[in-house]
Amino acid sequence: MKLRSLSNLETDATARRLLGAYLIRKYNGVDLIGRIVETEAYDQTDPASHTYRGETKRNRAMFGPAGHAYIYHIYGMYRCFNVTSGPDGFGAGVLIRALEPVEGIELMRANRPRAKTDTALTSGPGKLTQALAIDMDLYGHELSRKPLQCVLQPAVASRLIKTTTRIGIKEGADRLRRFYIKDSPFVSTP
DNA sequence: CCGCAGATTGACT
DNA sequence: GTCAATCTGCGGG
Repeated sequence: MKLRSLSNLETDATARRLLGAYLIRKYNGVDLIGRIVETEAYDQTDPASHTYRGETKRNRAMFGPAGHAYIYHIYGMYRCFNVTSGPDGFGAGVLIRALEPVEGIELMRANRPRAKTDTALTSGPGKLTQALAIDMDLYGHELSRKPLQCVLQPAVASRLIKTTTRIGIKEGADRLRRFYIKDSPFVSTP
């Protein structure tokens, strides 16, 4: 299944579909690979979304086609990474909240010197962008190519997916748009 | 284990 | 000027 096909799915379905996918970051000649274990859905119908009040310079990637990188600065020092979703013109994206480290762990540790354990390497949206060195220069990048690729895997069974409210928002806080793989030790919070 | 203060800056109102 | 889809270190239990 190709990443572009995400444009046919609703945002929640995309967020579920991205669970289990591999994120592959080529950095300094090394493949940093993580398996997506936690996601959140955001789209223009949702007051919690950056796209709720229309297109701006910051959010324009989410109004483009599916399968691109939407990256933004948060709290002055972190970045969050999203996979854009939905058809062209519809502002939607899926926040990648946590990964299971698969390959390149040594370099991830070097990228995240403050992480005390390997579970702290990628168990949060700001953590994983540090570990994989995802910066603003990748804004809008098409995720079917290097140096940052998202490779879908067979869909994770629904009974293995836990659905909850999202983290760190005020508006739309009651909506069940956070998804994670049950029993994964690498999620940000169970 | 838990709770909380502080860090730090781009983008929007 | 305000505030944010966060993380870390520190103090207490």
